[in-house]
Amino acid sequence: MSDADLRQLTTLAAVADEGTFGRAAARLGYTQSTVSQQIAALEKAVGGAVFDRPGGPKPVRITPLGAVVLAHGRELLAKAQTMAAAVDRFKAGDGRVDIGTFQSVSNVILPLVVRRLRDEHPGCDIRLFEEETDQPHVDEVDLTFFDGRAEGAVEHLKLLDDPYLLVARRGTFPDGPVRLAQLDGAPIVAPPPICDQVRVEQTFARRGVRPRIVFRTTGNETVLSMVRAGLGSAVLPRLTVHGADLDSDGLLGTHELRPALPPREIFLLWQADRTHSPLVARVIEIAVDVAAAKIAEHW
Amino acid sequence: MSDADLRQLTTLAAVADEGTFGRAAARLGYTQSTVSQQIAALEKAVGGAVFDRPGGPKPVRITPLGAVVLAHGRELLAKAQTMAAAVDRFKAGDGRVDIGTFQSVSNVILPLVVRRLRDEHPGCDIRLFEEETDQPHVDEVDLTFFDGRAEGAVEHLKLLDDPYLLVARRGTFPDGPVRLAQLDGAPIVAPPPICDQVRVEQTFARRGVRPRIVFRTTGNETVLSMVRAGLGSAVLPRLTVHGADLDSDGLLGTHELRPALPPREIFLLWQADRTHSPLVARVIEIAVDVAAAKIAEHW
DNA sequence: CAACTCAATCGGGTTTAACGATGCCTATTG
DNA sequence: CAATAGGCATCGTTAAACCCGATTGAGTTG
Repeated sequence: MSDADLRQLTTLAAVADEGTFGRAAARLGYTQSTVSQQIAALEKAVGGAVFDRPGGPKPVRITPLGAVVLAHGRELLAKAQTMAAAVDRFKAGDGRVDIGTFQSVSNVILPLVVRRLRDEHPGCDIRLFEEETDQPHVDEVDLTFFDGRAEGAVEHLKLLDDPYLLVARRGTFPDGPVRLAQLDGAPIVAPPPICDQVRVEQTFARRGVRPRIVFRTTGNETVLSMVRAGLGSAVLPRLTVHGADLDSDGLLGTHELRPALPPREIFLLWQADRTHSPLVARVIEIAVDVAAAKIAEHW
Repeated sequence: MSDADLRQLTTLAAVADEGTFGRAAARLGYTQSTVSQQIAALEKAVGGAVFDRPGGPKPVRITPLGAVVLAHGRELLAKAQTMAAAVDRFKAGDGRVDIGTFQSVSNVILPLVVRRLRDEHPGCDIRLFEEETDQPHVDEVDLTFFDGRAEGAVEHLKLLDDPYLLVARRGTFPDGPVRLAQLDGAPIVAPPPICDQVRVEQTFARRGVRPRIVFRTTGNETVLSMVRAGLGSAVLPRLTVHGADLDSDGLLGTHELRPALPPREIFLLWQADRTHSPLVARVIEIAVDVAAAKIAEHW
């Protein structure tokens, strides 16, 4: 049997439902002769009659062969409709988006993004992958937040500059800006030397400032706890500080640095030449929007 | 989304498999430009790109939208193939045939028909519906064996004439033909007055012969048992007698009648204007063949 | 027999399908 | 940097398919 196309099967089903070629034509918006020709073509394709035409004003009746084709044809049409519905849902934004992230963003930016996305698309499926690495895994997710540029065929969209602040126990430094040189030899609690942290430490070194790193930990909260405990001070991006509950006991204070360190840059990355789903495109828009709002409110 | 046809989905799958439009074209027997146009048409139909074209000598990559279409499309294509296979099987004779029948035919004709049909089409499904009624239910089955003509839009195919014989205990009548008049007043065991039996009894009456019906039963074997037991004689079609184990004890003998009763006619019936499945068509051929063989061997 | 209801068919205009040739883009290579 | 090669898009053309409108033919009904 050569292939029958979906249009012919639609016509077949309409005729089976309506009983006559003419009524089927009316339902489908064709003329009777067109239906006649389509059924003829279908019969040629399957190699046998699908309807018996009794002649006269009697409705046609489906043949055994026609019944076989009709049964399968209806399934096929149903499946085609399912596909159309799936495509429409996809385009409407129902679907999945996988987002790579890291702590600061997870705490400050992402909650707002996710909130707005779920408000717009309640049916969508958002998966977050949080990893603190030097290289973003841009090929395993749709989008990745990252604090730096990446190698390879990756598109970069800069969301905001995240300036570094000095966090210290109140009293350690006088209020107001602190000169970089004052950190030379000072006890410092720091994140591990990955991502933008390496750049920070390189900047210190280049300026001849050599702080004493007394403790490293991945947990931002842990860093602050250690500062609060008096182990040392910390130089952290504002996003990181902002996300934490800094003033819970009034023990900690923040200072700007003079001269300021080059800020950490927060990017949104994705694989180049990739067509985004509408959902992913919307995530990008929202992220830009949220970042702009952050900048506008001077946090 | 407007509908995408199966040809486009086939092309989509081929491109997804092969990686480039050109190789997909080669596989499908198209040219590259045709594939390009088909994908373009598909993309117009679904309302978005299904492939990313990186440009240069790199293979295309499917988009998220394309992945949705492809996943459903493959199912659709598989289903279409299933349909094609079902149609082919149907045309090859795999399928079902429903046959109406009655005792004599069930015993003598049908076993041969069924045997040959199953030899030719081991996968086919044969369903038999045996009923002893005055009117054949020709609309509920594909074919019906029947001992007479039917009303309405029914096609008749005469298979054979089934002459009536007198069955009696040996000694009741002298060997050889028996005159009809000899049955006047004779004790007779008979089937119920349905189907051809009414015609038999009308013929007797028209000729002034009035046998004494001493027992009626639907079971042909029961009729013979009663005759064997000496309850009376019986006038039965040869098919009925032939199917039974007449000579198991040598007690029974058969006689021709003079003048002969008009024979019972065995027909194969089906609803007029109905297109037969190949299997049904074959059943008709085989039935004709078997009947002809019966006639030829003079049973 | 006339009227009616169907499906099939014919002729013609329009759209679609496929091809072949060509052009453009990108990555590779010398 | 130029040349090359591999990839897709586009254009013009031809053949086929599609759909329509009108007509014909078959079979039923009044």
